Amino acid sequence: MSTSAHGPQPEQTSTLLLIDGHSLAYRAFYALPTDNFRTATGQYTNAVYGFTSMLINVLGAEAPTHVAVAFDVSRESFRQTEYAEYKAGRAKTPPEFAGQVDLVQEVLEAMNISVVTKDGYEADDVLATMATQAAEAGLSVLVMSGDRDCLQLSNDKITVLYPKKGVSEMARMTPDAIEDKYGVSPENYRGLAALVGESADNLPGVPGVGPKTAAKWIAKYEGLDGVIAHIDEIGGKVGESLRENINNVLRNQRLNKLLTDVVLPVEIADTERRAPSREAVHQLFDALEFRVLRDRLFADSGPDESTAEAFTVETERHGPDGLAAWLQGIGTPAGLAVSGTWRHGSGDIDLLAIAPAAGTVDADAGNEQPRVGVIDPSALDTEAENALANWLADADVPKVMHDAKGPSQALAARGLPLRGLTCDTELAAYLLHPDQRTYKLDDLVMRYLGRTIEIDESDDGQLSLDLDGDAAADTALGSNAAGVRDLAKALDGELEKIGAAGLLTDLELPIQRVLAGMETAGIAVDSDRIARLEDMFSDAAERAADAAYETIGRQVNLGSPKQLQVVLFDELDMPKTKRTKTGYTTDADALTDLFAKTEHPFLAHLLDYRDNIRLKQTVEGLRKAVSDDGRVHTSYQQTVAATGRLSSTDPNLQNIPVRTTAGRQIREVFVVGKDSGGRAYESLLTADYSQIEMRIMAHLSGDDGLQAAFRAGEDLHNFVGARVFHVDEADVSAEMRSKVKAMSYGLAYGLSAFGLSRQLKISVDEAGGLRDEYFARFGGVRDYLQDVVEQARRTGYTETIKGRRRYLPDLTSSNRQRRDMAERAALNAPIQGSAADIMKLAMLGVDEGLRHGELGSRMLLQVHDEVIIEVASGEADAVEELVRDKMANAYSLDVPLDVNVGHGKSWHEAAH
DNA sequence: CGCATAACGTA
DNA sequence: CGTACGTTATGCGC
Repeated sequence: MSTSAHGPQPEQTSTLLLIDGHSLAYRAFYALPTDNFRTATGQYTNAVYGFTSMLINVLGAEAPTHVAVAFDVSRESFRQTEYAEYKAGRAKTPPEFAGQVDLVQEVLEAMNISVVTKDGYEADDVLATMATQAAEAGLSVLVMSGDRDCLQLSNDKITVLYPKKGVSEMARMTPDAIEDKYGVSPENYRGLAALVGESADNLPGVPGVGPKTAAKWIAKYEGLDGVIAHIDEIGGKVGESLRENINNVLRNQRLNKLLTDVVLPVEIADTERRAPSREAVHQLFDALEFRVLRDRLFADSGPDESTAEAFTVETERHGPDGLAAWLQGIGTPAGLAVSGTWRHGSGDIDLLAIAPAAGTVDADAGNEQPRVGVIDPSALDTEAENALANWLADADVPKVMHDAKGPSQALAARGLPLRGLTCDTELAAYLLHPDQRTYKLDDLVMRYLGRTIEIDESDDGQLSLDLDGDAAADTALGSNAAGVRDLAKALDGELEKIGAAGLLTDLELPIQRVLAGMETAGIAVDSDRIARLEDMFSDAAERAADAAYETIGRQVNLGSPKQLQVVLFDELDMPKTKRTKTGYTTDADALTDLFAKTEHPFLAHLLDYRDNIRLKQTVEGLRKAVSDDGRVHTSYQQTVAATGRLSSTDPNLQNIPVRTTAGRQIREVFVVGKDSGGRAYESLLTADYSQIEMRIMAHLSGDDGLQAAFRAGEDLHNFVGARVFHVDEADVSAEMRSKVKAMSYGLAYGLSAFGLSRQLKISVDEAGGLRDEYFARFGGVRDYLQDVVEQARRTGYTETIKGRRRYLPDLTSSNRQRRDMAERAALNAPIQGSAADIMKLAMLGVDEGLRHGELGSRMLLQVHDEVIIEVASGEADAVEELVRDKMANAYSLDVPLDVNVGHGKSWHEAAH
């Protein structure tokens, strides 16, 4: 580390920071409101937050070289042995506090701070021992505790930090400060405390004697021993009281002495400060929703962070002259960054930055760090543009980018298709941690490289920088290119470590290209049909609303659950439904129940209104999403779903209604269209996997019965129903079938007997009996499900058939709700995620097959277990054969994969 | 205007 | 008190 004229001077002596973990967490708990500190999962975090905040503050302010945090390991210590009433009668720990100490310890672990405990002793004794040892070894010591007993430790080497108000202010209790505040020296503080007593510890002192009187006596007789020696000279009522309660005082004095000779499992040297574990902190702070704290931690503390350097890059503009030669000579993999705009599968670019691989030498300058080239494609002549196009399209020139799908579409729109992408740092980061909310480049560069990066993001996350040789824009874009180049290396290494490099290279990167093509293609819609449907649903909604108003004699906003609750539960006095956070639910299930009970027509009209207004909104959304080419171009999100599924936005085409006849009409507006040259396609083809998740369950569990069902090729739920209910398959009733169907799928979601009973409207006993019967016949399923959770708890993650991980740290949470949620996620993630893997493999096969067979048909949509293809004229049979083959053989399970295919002029028609 | 909530569509 | 998503309107608070 180099010395600098600026900033704090390096400490001449080492400083040990010692913290009483439980005491400070408890302080924080009462200093901050519980309500404002709750995660989405309901975990209270106010104590964790306050503790962590104080910790970060003190680390920044005091810059200690050694840090340790002590915790009480149990409620029993030698003090209870001596005085059974010690700390008795304390209020029970508030439930909101429970579990937060565990989280504090997780924070400390992530920050690489030593935690010290010792059975049979209190944290204060541990602190006192360590403080004394360290002071003897010549360190200066800070003891941070909310327990006033620690004040006795204060001396010229040891300072006590005592929390004042809130979590941000600390009093530095040096010997002078203690003298000022209490009128006694630190050595005499124990005596004062013994006289006064400590109600929190259930240690009564001398009634009538407060800190003032006690200090006066101690000063006069030079300590508590002197007070006791002259006990008969003290007059008045308080003197009487002292003599009556002298045994209290003597006991208090024995108990409030902190031990300095505890045998500890650590040496001072073991507590040397280490940099936080970047990964662990991110993961934990994400879970705790500590965004600001994370920024504070990484902004101003830690030996590692303080040296964080910005990417400083030198850029050079490449115009028409010499671009071709420069591209020829640069080292790879090169980092690419693009500024421009992109959405709906198209776009345009302003600038392109290319950061050659580090270590390659600039031909002209001989720089160790090669300069980043910045190119304005619109400023090139034909020859230079061709050189750029060839370089970008060359699959043998390795390139890395961040979130390449949009930029690649913008480049393609300009006639600059991109090939040779060996890493997309967003996809790589997603594979490493699929449940992060965002994967912004600057965050990842900070997280994996410990460096800052200049970023200029517009609200849609796209880089949009000034044109015309703005040097700042070039530098910003250039540092992005350099950042992504170096980040890719780090992420590739991390992926290798967990055996997931192939997932990036062979699955996510190629599927990104396929998705880019699907987005650009879009799907044709019948705009007239959209308009008619919108009117129809709108009219129906209006009629339903009027009818509803009629029944209650006034108008209300039927879209407002709050107003509906007034009508239903106050005015109509209906029985209360299930509680929500803010009142009583008015969801469709509850309204249907209410209607069965009351037969009030308002409910029927309200449900009718809901259905129609919702359909109207869906259609309206589609109408507004139609592009000039008469098609709807959705966006596929590849890094959102923690299981590995895709998601679809703007508009979401993965939740177009299908269950009701009215809803299915919406699928009729998605129709076969024309290509960009105006040539009509022949039809739409839909292909979907039948029961893929249950097949994966059969495969993963190895259950003989379930596998036999699929090999026999018969109706799964009928097969299962016959065995669960001990009847012939011909005698499985519709009711039995629907019960086992719900059971089967419920298992893959971690459904409880209670949940199953509620869904099927049967008793909990019956639901439990159903589950027992199920497991009696399909024991492999039960064993598998137990095993999945057990293994995930042990390793910390679940895995799909392709090795896609999902980390579930909450499996070991002390919070039951969080733990249960994590268990259900653990049950489902391998199943849902493996299905996603298989579908991605199938899409790659189909895409490759279409290109290899030089077919003009193209994939348009994916809806988790279904793909929709626009079939070029004369290709229907060939495409069907291809799709059946690629989907059925995408991955070899122990049971066959069954694929349904349909053709039609519309999505609805094709689904038949 | 941003945010949380309730509701509801899909696999 | 069943997983995974995205969108909408309402209503609150800044």
